[in-house]
Amino acid sequence: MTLIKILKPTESELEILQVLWNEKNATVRVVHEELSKTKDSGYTTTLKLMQIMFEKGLVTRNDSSKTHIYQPAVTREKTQKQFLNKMIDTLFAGSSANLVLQALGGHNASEAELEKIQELITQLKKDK
Amino acid sequence: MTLIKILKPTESELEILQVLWNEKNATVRVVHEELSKTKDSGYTTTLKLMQIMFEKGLVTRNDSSKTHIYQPAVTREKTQKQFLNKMIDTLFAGSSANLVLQALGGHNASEAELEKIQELITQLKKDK
DNA sequence: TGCTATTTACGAGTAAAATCGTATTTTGCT
DNA sequence: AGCAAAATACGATTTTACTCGTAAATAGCA
Repeated sequence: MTLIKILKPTESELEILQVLWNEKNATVRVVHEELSKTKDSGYTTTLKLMQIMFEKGLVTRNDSSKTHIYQPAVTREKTQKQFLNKMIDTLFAGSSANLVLQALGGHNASEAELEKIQELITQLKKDK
Repeated sequence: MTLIKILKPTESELEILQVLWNEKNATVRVVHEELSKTKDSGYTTTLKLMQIMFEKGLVTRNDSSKTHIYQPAVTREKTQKQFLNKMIDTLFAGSSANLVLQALGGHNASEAELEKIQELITQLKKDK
């Protein structure tokens, strides 16, 4: 019997995944350059983190050439959902609507986006 | 000049705050009983955590009697906003609408709640 | 081929979070 | 008052996340 551990990426791991999701795949170098724009930690730190993520199964990598090319092993959507659920649970008393209200209350979100949300809600109400 | 450090509660601290927000105030005992429903760590662990939270300023406490009574020192709303912003930033490419769509997509949310959200959106669109 | 750049591997250290054991203090009850 | 139960204080350990230095392997180029 295989035990599947549910992986919850850490803060730093999320930052790395963010880059991988955007680029589809990337070397440590590329990821590190990207991260360097907003934080300053060494190259080997990024490397080490990505190696750990590989061991955990958060990323896969192609090492046919010496310079490994990494790819995300978890989808953006699944990860988003995972964190949303956790957050709704521990911070919004289990109510997703609570979260939505709070999120929309805090400005930003264009007219077009609001429109899209309204359409979704109309659809959801129909399904009831 | 006073430096105000922005406190980001940890996972465990959030669980404790959750109880305090609901009960308005509570003893370590009460908090621990509540947490025990979903996790199993010792009483002194909860105690220690709440002491640390007190030192950090995340909670206040009344120790006129020996059995301290704790209260949250940060509001639910502020904390929600704090985590939402962080999450939108690192996981939803800065778009709150993205988050909302994902949150609503994952079922639950009653008809009444959907109604409330739609009203809010209508209001937001008017303000543009 | 041989030198330099880059890359990976790996061990180790630091810091923060979480856990618990034990001792001390206080409370409540008989 | 005296004892048992409950609460706090406090130190120590464990775990996890993050960080980096150094060594070994590889690649690219003169």
